[in-house]
Amino acid sequence: MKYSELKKSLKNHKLRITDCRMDVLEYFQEHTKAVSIKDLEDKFQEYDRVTLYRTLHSFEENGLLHKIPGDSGSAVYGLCKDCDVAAHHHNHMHFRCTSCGSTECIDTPVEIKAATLPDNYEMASIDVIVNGICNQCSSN
Amino acid sequence: MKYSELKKSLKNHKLRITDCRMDVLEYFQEHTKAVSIKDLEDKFQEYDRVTLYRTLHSFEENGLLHKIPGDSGSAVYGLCKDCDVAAHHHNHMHFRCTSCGSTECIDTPVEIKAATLPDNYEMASIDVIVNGICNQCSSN
DNA sequence: TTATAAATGCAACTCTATTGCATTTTATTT
DNA sequence: AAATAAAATGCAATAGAGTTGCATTTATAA
Repeated sequence: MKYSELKKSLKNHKLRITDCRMDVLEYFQEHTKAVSIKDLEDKFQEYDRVTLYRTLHSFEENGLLHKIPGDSGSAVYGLCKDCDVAAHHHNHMHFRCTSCGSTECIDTPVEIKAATLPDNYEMASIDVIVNGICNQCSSN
Repeated sequence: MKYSELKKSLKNHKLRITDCRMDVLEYFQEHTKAVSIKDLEDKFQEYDRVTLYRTLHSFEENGLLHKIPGDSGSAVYGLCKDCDVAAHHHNHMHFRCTSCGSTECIDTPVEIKAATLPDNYEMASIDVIVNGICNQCSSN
C-alpha cells in the first residue's frame, strides 16, 4: 500500500503519524493472517517492545484493529477491514489452524440468533473461533 | 455433591483421589460460572498455586474440564457436563458478561456449517463466545 | 505392609504485559 | 519558520501468569 494511503488511514482514525505506526500498519496490510506482538517484535527490532504494545492498543482503541483471543496466552490482532470508527462489524469468524498455529479472519458473516439464549441474557457481540486446518496446510 | 460421587467422578477419569482434587472438583460442581485460577487461589489458600495449576491441567487432560480462552490474559475453566473421555462435545456456547465479567457455559448447541468456510479449510472444532449481559446482571 | 508411581510444595525462572518518567517528536499556532 | 502544547517513544522497573526442577509426601496396587 502506498505511503499516502497509510497516512490517510491513520488520520481517518485520528492517530498521529509516526514511523512506528506507519510501519506497523503497513505490516498488517501485507499479511492476511492475524499478527501477534511477537511477530512485530521480530520484524521491528528498531522499536521498543513497549512502543509496539502501545501501537497495538491505540490501533485497537481507534478501531483499526480487533483483538482475537489467543489460543494460549498471547493475543493476536486482525485488521478491521469492513469496520469504521462508528460501527464495528466483528461478527465474522476467526479460523485458527492447529497445524501452523496461524489465526485468520474469514469474511463469512456469522449469524447466531439471540433467540437461542436463555431468558434475560442479552447478546452484544459474538466471537466465533473455528479450529481446524487452513488452506495452506491442507495442500501440503 | 456427595463425597462418594466426587470420588467416583475422579476415578472415572482415571485421576487419583487427593484432597486438592476433591476440593477443586467440588468447587466446580457448586459453581455455574466458569472458574479461574484466581478463584481457586483465593478459595484454597492451603494449596500451592502450582498444585492448583496442575490440578486444572490434569482435569483438562482427562476430560473433566474444558478451557475457555479468557478475555484478557488468564483463562477460565468450565465443567464438561455432557462430555466423556472418548468424545468431547464442546460445541456449546460460552457467554461472557461484560458487566460482572463472568463466563458461563450455555447448553444451547451451536451449529456452524463447514460449508460456510472457503475451499480447503477443514473445521475440527469451534468456540463460540457470546458477549453481553447475563441474567443476573440484567435483573439488577 | 511394602513398593512404586504419582502428586505436592517450594524456589526459581520464563514469558507476557504494564507503569512511571525523562526525552523526543508531532501537529498546531503564531 | 519558530514557538508551543500535546502526544509518542525509549528505558528501566515492575507486575502478573504460568512453568520447571527437585526433594518430599501421599495414594494405589501388589
